[in-house]
Amino acid sequence: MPDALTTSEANHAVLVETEIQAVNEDVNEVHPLTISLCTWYAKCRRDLPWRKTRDPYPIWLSEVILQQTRVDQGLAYWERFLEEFPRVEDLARADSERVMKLWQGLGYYSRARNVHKAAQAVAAAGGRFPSCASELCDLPGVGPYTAAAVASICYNEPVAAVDGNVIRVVSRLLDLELPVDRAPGRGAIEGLAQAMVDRNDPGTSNQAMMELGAMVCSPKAPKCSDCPVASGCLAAARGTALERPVKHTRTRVENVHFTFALHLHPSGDQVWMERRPAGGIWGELWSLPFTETPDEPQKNGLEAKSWGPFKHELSHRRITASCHLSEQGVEGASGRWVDFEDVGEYALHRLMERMWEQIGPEIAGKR
DNA sequence: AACCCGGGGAT
DNA sequence: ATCCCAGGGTT
Repeated sequence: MPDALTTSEANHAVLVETEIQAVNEDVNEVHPLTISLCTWYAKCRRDLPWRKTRDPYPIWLSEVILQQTRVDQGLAYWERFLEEFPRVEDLARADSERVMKLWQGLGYYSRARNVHKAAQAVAAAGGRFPSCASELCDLPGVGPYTAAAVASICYNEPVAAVDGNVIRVVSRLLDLELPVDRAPGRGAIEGLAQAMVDRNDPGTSNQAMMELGAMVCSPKAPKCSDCPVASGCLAAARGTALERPVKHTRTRVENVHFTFALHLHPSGDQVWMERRPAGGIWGELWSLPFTETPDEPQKNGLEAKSWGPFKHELSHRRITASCHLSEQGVEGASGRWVDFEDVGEYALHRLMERMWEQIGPEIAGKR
């Protein structure tokens, strides 16, 4: 560290000082960085449909859909859900299979099950959502982030909504060297995030932080020259933005092989499908039955037909799949015979969709 | 605290 | 090829 602070570092010290005073003395004081941030947000924010309402139902639905999911991918799902279920009561009494089908392709399918359960809880309470963040947290699938987002946007509750974007923004503002996925680092992030909440309009300042992370303070190519809070950013001053946030956990990818079995009904126009158990991979989605094998299974040469390999990448697994026509009997209460032309009506995982795209026409054409 | 859960786009 | 996303639940 140089003896003299750079201008940006001096600025930063002043801003942190201001933040402490704001908390201790005047709850109506707005953090200077927040003022710059919200001015930028008012001008540059994306025109997203869930920003046109403060009704907790569509807001909550958007927040859950957008967990670990990009706007471009989630937007169409949000629209389809609201078109089919305009009110939370409509979602509550929907058929579970239909909810899963609407969620198909979005991933993290426990979100769909929890969305359904939470809607039923809200409907049972007269259609009113819990009215503060701590009570929102009691809903299935609603954690600290989603509760804070809904409470700040819908109820003006001054609580920071700290998601991946905010973690990145704040870790750069502070040039935080502590890992953000450990308690001390996380605490430092929460501290500044909470201090930057505009108590007069917490929903706006929260969304401005997230918008900044999404549009300017991006992971790989941050646009510091366009950033409204660059003057208060230590990482920008030191040129360490690309090194933030520091993370302790490393995602390790495991190679696995899934062997799928294609059982054909003697009638010649049905296939055996199974519903995946909740909790595991692709929980409650429909699939051809499969087993996980450590390596590529050796072909025995006796099989009538096989397909693949299909490659499927998940965040933590690299799946190589093959599908084999099976002559063995089927077992298990979780399955049923499905007409070839009805397979597409079921909620399928992505790999199943892609396999069926190849297998379906081939076996249907052989009849 | 560690681990699990999908999918896809940006780089 | 790598990273990581508008996280939450379970153990």
